[in-house]
Amino acid sequence: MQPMLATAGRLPAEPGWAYEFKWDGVRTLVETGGVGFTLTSRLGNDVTAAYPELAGMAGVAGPARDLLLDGEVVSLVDGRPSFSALQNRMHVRKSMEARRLAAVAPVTYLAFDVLRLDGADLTGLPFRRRRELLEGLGVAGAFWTTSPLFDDGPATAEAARANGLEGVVAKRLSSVYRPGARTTDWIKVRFGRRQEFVVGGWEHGEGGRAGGIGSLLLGVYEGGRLVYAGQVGTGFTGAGLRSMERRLRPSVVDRSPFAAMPPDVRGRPITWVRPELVVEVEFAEWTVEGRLRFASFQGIRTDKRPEEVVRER
DNA sequence: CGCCAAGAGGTTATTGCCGC
DNA sequence: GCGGCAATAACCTCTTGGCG
Repeated sequence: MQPMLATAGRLPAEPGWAYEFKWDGVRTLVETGGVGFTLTSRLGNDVTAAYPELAGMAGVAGPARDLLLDGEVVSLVDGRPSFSALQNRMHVRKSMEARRLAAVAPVTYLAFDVLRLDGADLTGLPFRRRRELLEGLGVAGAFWTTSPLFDDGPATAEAARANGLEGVVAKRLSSVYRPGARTTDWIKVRFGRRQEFVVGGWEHGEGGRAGGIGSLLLGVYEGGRLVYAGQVGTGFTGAGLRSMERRLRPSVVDRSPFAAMPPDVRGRPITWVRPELVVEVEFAEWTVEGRLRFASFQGIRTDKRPEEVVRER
């Protein structure tokens, strides 16, 4: 079964919704009972081998009880989910290596829905009822727990922000579970970070973007040098991308304006420009390499000089 | 060791269908 | 015929693992 997906949006104002923290991890279904114990990724791949510390969930609601849970695998660092830390775990399939990593940096499973119980398909029940059944199971152990649910949206968002979480998910209490569907019964509200960056060039596009811009190369100033900060290739409209190219064309130069470029910037051709254009970009977080994760173009800033653009926080 | 594919996440654009 | 919704396709970033 494929998990139900949320659409991005704003916090609902009307009654009839409940709110959860948005966990920055990987969506995972847990199946126990007659079929044994299986962890399945969003796209239906078996990821049981990656997280041996979760095998203890096999008896979570009683020995060999038939159960299908929906939830998120997260890697907690200082009590906060860290996607970077999880990336060291989620591709490992060799059992020795997985066990070694599980001992050093265990993951946590946060259950937020129950889809099957003792052979009965629960997806047709309203979320309110499924949540009652989930809470009745008492999912709580060394490496697993039940994701808390709240009824005050703004307060949940405030608490999430205060604890450095990435957002909130609102769920309509009357909604049924629709496997694989992206529905407006679940709405995710992300606290994107945003700041300005200087455009230092662009990578050439492919496919539908052939001959034009694929993504913009971004930088910030540190000690008078333009330091590479990653790329942004989404958030544009088609027309916006073409007007961006017209705007950058007059600034094209032969040499990179960046003080240094990481060696692994992909092999696609790059056109460099003088660092004159400032753009606003929304993103999830800085990676350990000091680059942007999930960057999305928001607009051109004409009210800020390039030299003023520095890395914020 | 370098390159490429896969898989996690995201986005916009396009197309097809339904109801009015 | 048109607008809205849903599904699909095609882009993007970043990391790991496998292969030659």
